[in-house]
Amino acid sequence: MNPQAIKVACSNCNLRELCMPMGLSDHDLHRLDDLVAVRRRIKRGDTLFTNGEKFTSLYAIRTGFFKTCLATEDGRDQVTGFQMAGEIIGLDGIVNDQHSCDAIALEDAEVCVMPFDRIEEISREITALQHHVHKIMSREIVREHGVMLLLGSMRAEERLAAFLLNLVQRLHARGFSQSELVLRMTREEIGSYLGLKLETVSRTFSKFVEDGTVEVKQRHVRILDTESLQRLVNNISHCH
Amino acid sequence: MNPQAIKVACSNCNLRELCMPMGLSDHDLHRLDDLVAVRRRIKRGDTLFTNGEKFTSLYAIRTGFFKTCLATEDGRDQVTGFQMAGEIIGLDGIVNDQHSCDAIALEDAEVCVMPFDRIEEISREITALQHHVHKIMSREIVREHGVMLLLGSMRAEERLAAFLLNLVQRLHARGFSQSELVLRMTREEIGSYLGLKLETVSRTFSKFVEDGTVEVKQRHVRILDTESLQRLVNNISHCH
DNA sequence: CGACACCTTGAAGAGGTTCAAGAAATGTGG
DNA sequence: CCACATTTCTTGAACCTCTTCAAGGTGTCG
Repeated sequence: MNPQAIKVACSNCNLRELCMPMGLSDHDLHRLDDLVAVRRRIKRGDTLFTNGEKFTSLYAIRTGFFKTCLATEDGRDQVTGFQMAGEIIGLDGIVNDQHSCDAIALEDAEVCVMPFDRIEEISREITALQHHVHKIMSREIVREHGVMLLLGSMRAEERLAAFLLNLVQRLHARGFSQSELVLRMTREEIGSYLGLKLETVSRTFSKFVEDGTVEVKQRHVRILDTESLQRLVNNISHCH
Repeated sequence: MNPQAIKVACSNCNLRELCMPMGLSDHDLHRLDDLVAVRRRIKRGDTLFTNGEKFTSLYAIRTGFFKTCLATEDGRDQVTGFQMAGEIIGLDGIVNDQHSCDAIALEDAEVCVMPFDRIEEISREITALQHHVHKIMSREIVREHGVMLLLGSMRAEERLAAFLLNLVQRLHARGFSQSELVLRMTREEIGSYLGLKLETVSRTFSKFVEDGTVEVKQRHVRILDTESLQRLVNNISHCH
């Protein structure tokens, strides 16, 4: 058992509204505290779980930032997502009782460990939790549909614009700026997620800077013209 | 209510092992019969559900073949999957209580309509069903990871090879040939799924034919050299 | 049998990749 | 706290894959 494990409660967690169902009675709320076995700290660069590892739990991210990636033996590598505080990670492991991707912390992080058999158990009692779990999985499916659209039909500029808007929107929902963000991942990781090479990501950033759409200083990005990015994503130029 | 609706039972359905949990008691098995409200027939070209439509049910495909696709207002279009008998469709609708893509029958089809509130209700009683639903959703998430890998890191030949192998494998699991298949979709639909233009799909088929890897007569495909396709997917040429 | 949808193939062009070199930032150990 | 190694990022030039545009062929269905 992890020595850094800490026993905690969801019922007074400030991220509750992000990862837990709303509108529960006090009784149900305290029942939810049994969901989280422990918390776990993960250092930057370390893995929360890896491909092939036995699946036991879902993880609610309390602090920090993760990437999930698929690395095949033949050298292909695909970042399948970036996850931040309040998001649930580990859903890939349910189907085969083992994880099918790696989850790597891009900065020091802390997660709530929720044993899946306990989730299923409490779900049978609290229908709001049951439905919430279903929604979380459905949301991930829909998110991935969006990524497929991006990878299947967008050009480099459109992909990066969609990526930036998505990131800043999620950060904004967590109380951060609507226009400024610090990237926690490298150009190469962005490229892997977007199906581009790191050079293309870099060049596209430079193009946005030339156009006056964003300011970029390394990983610090300030969006100057959100609408312009939105137009790219919405494919305005191609309209008839 | 659909006039073609038919009241039916899962307990003696020959597709049960594909869409239902295994190893249930007789009692539980008959409880599952309540899952399916009705069956519904969909003609080739018709939609099972469309983007924006209220979500009520999941659908188990009994016969026929579907595509799901995302069509945005700005003219982008992405096929997100092809579904065949025994597969479950409609999971995208759970998160927002409305569907976020279109499901279109590529041949005359019949589906079992399973109202989702009933699924949740029975899931609370039969833990095997509960777990099964979770697995189905997780499987879809993992499948989409694979598509992201394909779209993000494979070249045209590799994509088409992966596509053919996946199709033939799923058909084989349903008792069809390991080497022969009839495509139910157009080159354009294949292209949309694979992030390629229809001309590229056509050219890549022609290349496979030249190489003696497959025989193609319109939509009839015979795989002559499975290993060759497998090598493409496994990226053997790029190995160090 | 004719209209229509679907498929194939060629030639030219665009977008992204690859390879390479150098600059900037970051981390490490003394 | 500084020097050095390492990682990360940027930019240029040549190349390659896939796309676009175009034309003709094939198959299908009323």
